[in-house]
Amino acid sequence: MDRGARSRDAILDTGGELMSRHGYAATSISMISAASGLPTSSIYWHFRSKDGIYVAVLERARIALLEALPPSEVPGTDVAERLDTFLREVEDAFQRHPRGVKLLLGLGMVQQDASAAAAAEVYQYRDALLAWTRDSVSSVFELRNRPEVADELARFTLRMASGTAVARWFEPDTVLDTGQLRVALLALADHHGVPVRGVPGEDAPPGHITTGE
Amino acid sequence: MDRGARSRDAILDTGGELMSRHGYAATSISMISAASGLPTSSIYWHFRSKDGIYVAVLERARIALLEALPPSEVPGTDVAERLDTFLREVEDAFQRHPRGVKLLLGLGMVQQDASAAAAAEVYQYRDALLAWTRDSVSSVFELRNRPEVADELARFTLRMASGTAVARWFEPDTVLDTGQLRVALLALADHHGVPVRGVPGEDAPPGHITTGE
DNA sequence: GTCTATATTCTGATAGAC
DNA sequence: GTCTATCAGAATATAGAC
Repeated sequence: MDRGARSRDAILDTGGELMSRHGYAATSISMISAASGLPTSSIYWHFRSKDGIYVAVLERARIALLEALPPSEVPGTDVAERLDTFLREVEDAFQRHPRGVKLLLGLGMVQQDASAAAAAEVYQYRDALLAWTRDSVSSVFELRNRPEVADELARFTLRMASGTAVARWFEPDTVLDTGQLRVALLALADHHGVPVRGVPGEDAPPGHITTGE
Repeated sequence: MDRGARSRDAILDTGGELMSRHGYAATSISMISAASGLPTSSIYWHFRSKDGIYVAVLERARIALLEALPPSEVPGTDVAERLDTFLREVEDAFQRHPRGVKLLLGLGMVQQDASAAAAAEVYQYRDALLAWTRDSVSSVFELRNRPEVADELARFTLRMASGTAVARWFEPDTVLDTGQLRVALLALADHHGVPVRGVPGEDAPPGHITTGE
């Protein structure tokens, strides 16, 4: 790898770290310059603007996460097995990509100020996450014929994940509670009449449990 | 109300609005000055620093929210009735105080940069919300003897709420789905062996439903 | 308490030699 | 591609008259 590419990577590493810690607005070019050892002019040569750095950082984070995500066709013979696999995948992705999530949430919050390119990146990131989650949930609960239920369960899952990311700002040891998520997803599936046989305690016959509403 | 107090309020109004929209770092004193019509020196006279504005804004938002929250002793004769009341209260608070929530999340995210005073305010805000939610949930499900379950259900509720706040950054029309929350809370309570009789469909006798784990 | 004017530092961004 | 040097403007914050 030539020096140019190495510098480019160093800028993205440092910039991503700083932006995820302090937010976009509070991260200055001079901070990135000081932390990476490269002069500001080099930074501007690689990326045309501060916004350009953010877009590149976010794009790299998105690609890294999506490449790390397993296929959304979840393996397993019954709902219980597939659900456990899915929950492990979600937990794993959540633990391994905290900076990406924080970058996404950080700019998501103030996207009205962001450039068109940055906003587009943010949406592409989020849409990809939603699509993966939806496909996975659909596979877990066999919802090919009920896309609206898959969508609801996916949004619920992402909401729990981002809510947990928020909780982590206040209590850094917080982890995604997959036990809670498991109970909640099963109850929601059941609530929509989705059969969840094979799950311990949920193998009730036709007159199944509904939780009101 | 004298002119000084009116100016002070105007600064808090404008500053709160701008900070919740753009975040703390991206909100400048000159923006607040321009939007409120008051010179920067007046702003500095009322609050000693930019940080002082943020602390005052957040303190006011916290007090307003806490005053608006109903008593955490939820009225109702059975779980179903109390739960519905509680969910309505949460939804209402969530709808009516979006700026407070955004301020809280906004600084929560970068609190390591924040002053001690600002960080203290952020934690006090969050702790008060958590305490109210915990007390309410405890009242709804009669969990006086099982505080750890009340804590878990409260954190779950707040995670759903903040996850929904995040979702709203991307899709502004998003509302807190109390239907989902109802199903999930009942399932979690049931999962912990908490009796949830009185709820349609959940009036199963002792050998009640467990969703595995 | 509010105003005008200003000090000082830092910002994003560029010029141009190498 | 990287460096030194620098620009124009905006940032936080203050001085001091009224």
